[in-house]
Amino acid sequence: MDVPLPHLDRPFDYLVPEGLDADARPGVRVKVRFAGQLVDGWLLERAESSEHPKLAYLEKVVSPVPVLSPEVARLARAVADRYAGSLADVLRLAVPPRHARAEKAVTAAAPDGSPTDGTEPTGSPADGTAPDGGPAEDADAGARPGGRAEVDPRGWRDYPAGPALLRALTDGRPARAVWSALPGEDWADRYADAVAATVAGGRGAVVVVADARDLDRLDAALTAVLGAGRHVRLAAADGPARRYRAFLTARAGEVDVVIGTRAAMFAPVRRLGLVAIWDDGDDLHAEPRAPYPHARDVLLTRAQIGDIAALVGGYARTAEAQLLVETGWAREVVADRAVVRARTPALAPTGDDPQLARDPGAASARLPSLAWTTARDALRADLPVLVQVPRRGYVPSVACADCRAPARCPHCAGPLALPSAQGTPACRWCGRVAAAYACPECGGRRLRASVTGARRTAEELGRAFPGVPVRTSGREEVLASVPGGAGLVIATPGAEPVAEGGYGAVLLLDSWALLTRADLRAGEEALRRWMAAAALARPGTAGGRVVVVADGALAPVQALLRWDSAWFAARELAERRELGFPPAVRMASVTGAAEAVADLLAGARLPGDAEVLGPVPADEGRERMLVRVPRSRAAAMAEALHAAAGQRSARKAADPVRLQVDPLTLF
DNA sequence: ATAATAACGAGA
DNA sequence: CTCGTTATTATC
Repeated sequence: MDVPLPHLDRPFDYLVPEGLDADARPGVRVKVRFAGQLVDGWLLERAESSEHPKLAYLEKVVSPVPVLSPEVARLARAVADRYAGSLADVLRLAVPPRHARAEKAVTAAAPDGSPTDGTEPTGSPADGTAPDGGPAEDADAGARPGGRAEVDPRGWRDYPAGPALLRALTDGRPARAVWSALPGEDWADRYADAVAATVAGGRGAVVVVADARDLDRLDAALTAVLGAGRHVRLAAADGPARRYRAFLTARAGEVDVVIGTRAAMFAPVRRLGLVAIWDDGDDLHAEPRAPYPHARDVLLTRAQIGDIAALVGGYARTAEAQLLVETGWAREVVADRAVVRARTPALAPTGDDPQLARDPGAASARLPSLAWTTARDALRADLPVLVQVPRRGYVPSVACADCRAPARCPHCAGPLALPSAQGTPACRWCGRVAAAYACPECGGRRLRASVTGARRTAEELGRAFPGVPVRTSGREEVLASVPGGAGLVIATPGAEPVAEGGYGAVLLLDSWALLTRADLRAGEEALRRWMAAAALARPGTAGGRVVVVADGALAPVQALLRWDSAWFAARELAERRELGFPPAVRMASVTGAAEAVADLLAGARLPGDAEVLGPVPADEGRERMLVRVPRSRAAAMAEALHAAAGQRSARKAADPVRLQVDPLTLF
């Protein structure tokens, strides 16, 4: 039933009129009369009998195309359960809105009218004429190692476990890998290799990237390796018609590979053998619509359910990926230290430059001298220089004025905030006032709000090198690549263009703003953004240099200098275990009007060891409570919250409450 | 949203 | 006890 009400989150039985018998296959969209009105729904399965005494008839089959495969239906149910949401909400994300014209075009090209049970590829003759493969009967044989296709591991040879990973993919084994890409690595080529290895074994793949620029890059790499017409791209940004068309093409089994942004994570692919995500720390992977699933988790759930291979890669490793490694769910694929050293640009912090590091807003045009000379040298050598400046608008947090350690609540370790310039700091989570705050690092008692990044610094840098072309890449206009000669490129994080031959110098400015964000992931996020930018520099042996304007003693800076995000992720995960933060525990946030939140939690039969934190004020007069349980109780917590939401919706409680499991931001 | 069903309370 | 009214709950 395509209604998002949590108390209606279950299947309903209907009679199938004879006229609809042929079209009423599992996976089709239907219309049924429900509570007196026509509503959309999904035909999940056909059954001989029903427990229900008086059944109504199906009104209509919207389209005979079974757009919901059994595999995706099962995945959607699992995702709904994990996120305390409704199946209908997940299906809205999983199956793109129908576009009648696109459907007509695709069905005309490859008619798929033959009824099937939906669990196996259709054996219709039309599929046999598809450009990419033989009849479905042969597909199963191809999926087994019998074919013995070998794929050249190419760049994967730089990672000791790389070639074995590709072999596993070709052999159809469910290998699970957490990959740390070397600096300068062409990640899109490596993903294309992994996909090609999977396809060589007769299986399909789904690859999810964060944004359109990464998608273009992967698209080009795949076309180079597989040739055109073997894959489709699925992205909401491509428009409803193209998106639905790509969806149908994949569903019909005309291609084995779907790449895309998070809209592709539920893509129907036959004989799926690999799910992959690049740069899983990018917050674009978090779906902003209920039930707010994260692409990484959806894909890993998919891998778990279907017993298929999974690849989680990035220049930097997230705490979530680290957890996969530490629990043994996935193997790490990393290069030897010697190879890392050889590929890494020369990395240096600017030491402690108080002018810029502490207060960029008030800084003079003067750059730290190391940053300035590094840029100058690269430009003289006719090499491009990348300057990374954070975007403005980060939520200021509170830190110790003496040692800059983030100020945390002594009771629950939540972040402290200053309600006014001269106010007493209070916790954003539990609301407790920390009147007598003393920094646990240095004992300091003074607090300061952190400053936001200043773009001006970079503009002044441009003026400091007259005659050098300056390009900017940011929110309004994102450059994909820049030519190799001398030039300044000023980019916000995530918008750094690739430079032909690599940058001679990369300057990471205003790290203070990145590091003191009011976010649990501030350190991880800073490292991720630095590594993504630094990875575009030439190796140190070819003159590539990176300068980070930050205190070299800070852990994320250390991790960057040593190019060791696995070390940082392990440290981060250990810290989150200690503080009781995700992914070490499972958390859920309950947001809404104060009474509504209290009402929901009062009705929730939470597991005994659940901790309830809060309330703390959220925006628009609403408030937020957090529920925390050990990972072993995650399913029980989600179930309890979903059921409690169901009770509320059943009695038509007016005030909406938003349930979020593992919300991206906790503060 | 709407219909059925249960619960409730006033008047016979 | 019964009827009429109102809360509750299920909706195939």
